[in-house]
Amino acid sequence: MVRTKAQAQKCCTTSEKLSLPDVAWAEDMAKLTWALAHPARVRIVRLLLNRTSCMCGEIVDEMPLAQSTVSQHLKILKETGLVQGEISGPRVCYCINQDAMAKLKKLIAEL
Amino acid sequence: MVRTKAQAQKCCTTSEKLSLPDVAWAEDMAKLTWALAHPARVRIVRLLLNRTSCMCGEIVDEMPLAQSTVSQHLKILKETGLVQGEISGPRVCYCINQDAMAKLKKLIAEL
DNA sequence: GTCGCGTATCGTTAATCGACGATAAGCAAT
DNA sequence: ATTGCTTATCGTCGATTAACGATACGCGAC
Repeated sequence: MVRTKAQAQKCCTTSEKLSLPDVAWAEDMAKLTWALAHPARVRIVRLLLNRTSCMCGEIVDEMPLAQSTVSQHLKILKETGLVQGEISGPRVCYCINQDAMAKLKKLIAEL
Repeated sequence: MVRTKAQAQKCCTTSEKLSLPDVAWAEDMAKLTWALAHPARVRIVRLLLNRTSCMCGEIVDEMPLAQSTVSQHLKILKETGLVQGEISGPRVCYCINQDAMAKLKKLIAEL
């Protein structure tokens, strides 16, 4: 069923252009917000922000989740760029990618 | 396998308290960000923000999705509180819940 | 009342997520 | 090279998501 698009008759008289924001922009935003769309990931990010620099697998100790699960969440956070991991000896130090954080905050703030 | 928690030996000498943020807070944040964790929902919110007040099913026309799918996304946005819908005659006018928006922005900004 | 329009819900399907245990991989120290 | 510790990956499973068409619901107009 194809709607005619003329029948609009807006309920509110504002008629600004319905300029659809870039699809790419929406996907960008969605990817970043999705990174935070799980309590465990929020807690991880919060944890990393609390420490000035990086940290290792203490995250696992602080979370009621299996090590493999935490690792998966960290992977997601890395993929979205919010978090970086540096190998230091046998351990891995994670830290927030401030640039990505800034980008996220900017995107949200400018909503 | 229980990790001993004493073996820490932090890679970075910062040792601020690992005060775990409220679980409730994390869930709050996750719920709000999750609402935006899909390109379609981001676009809908953007659309609603562009118009000063509310709007109806023109959303469907602007999206490459079936009416029922859009309706589902709107339902999600309503459930998270980001969007409100008022019935006006046979149509429904949606508008951004500015309070929820403000809360989201605040949460992100204070990250 | 009935019709038409706009929206919501239902039922289904395929895909993805989140969790876990088990196992592999990487590195330091012995 | 082997051991021990830390982290990543694999494979699996149940739950959830996202999408759709079909259908039901609500309301105004006739």
